[in-house]
Amino acid sequence: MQQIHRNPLMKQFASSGVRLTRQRRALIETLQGAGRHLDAAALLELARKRDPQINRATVYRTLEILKNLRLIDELDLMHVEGEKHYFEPRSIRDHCHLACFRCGAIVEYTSPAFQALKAEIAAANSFQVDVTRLELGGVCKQCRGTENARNKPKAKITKNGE
Amino acid sequence: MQQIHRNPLMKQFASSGVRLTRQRRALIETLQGAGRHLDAAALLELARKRDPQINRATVYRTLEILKNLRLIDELDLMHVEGEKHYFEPRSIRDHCHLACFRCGAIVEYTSPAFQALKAEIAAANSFQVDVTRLELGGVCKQCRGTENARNKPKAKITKNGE
DNA sequence: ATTAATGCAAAGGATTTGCAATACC
DNA sequence: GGTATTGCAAATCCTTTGCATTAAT
Repeated sequence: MQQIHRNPLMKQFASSGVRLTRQRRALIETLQGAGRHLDAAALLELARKRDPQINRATVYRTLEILKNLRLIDELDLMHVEGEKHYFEPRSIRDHCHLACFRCGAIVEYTSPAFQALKAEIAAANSFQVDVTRLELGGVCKQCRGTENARNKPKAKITKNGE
Repeated sequence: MQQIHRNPLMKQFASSGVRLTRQRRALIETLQGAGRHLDAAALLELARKRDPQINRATVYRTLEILKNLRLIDELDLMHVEGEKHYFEPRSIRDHCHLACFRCGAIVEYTSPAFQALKAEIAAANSFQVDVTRLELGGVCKQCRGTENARNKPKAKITKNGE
């Protein structure tokens, strides 16, 4: 009953030597399939739909492992929703996160100039860059356009902001 | 007994309409003079040397005001020292922070390419950028050069890393 | 069978809050 | 004098930990 790992996260995790438990599987699948940024509590809640038995402590312990394996990135998203941390599977190209202080939307953006800047920084400081985080806070396109959007409820999260 | 504000932070704070209390004065002077990144606890401790009466709640409330006035920036420094937040007075040019996971050193770096990237991001997304945070985690020059530096004590903070 | 991983419940650390007392303008 | 700000202590939120139990290899 060996499961096939189509899932890159799972595959890398499995080959790293740590045990692939039922709970870890559910957590990884959840992270991979979420399509949005999850904090520990949201990850727990979603993962419980796959495996109702998962405990909060396991979530934190698994996130720690995934971070150390460099399989996920940790974000703060400019704290638009409080002090919690968010997580997303690593992608090949780093992208930055634009967080709207008005409506809470998160927009992602990738640019070759960002990759170039990273290289410049690394070279100029003889620094080995392992993790990068570029976050910008401000006002998104929609909120700039719509004056009466000023008092919209927060907490709306989207991946493209359009 | 009106005090002259040579201090840019203080001046802007005073002209913003909020009351310039004894405690806020001490906190602002401390932030301005620290020469390193302070978290709330460190700021409280240092500020108490100027005014022993300051309370922790006042620290957090004052930091909140300074953030909203855009007079200070909040940093996480890749959590090399735990989950607390650090603060620094705003400078004209944004700079990025390089955090060494091995020794905990923080190196600052400014680049015209960073300013250009910010402009590109803002334009490409029609996003009004108010706050920027670029943090990179990895291994600093010293730690890369010195193999036996691997197990040095953490917590060394420096502004130039040289 | 061995050893790592889990669940639980309690502890920990950082930050926030309500409210009466105080100090600024 | 009127109102914003403070101090205090308790509360809250997020995260971590110790230890007995359970499950992966």
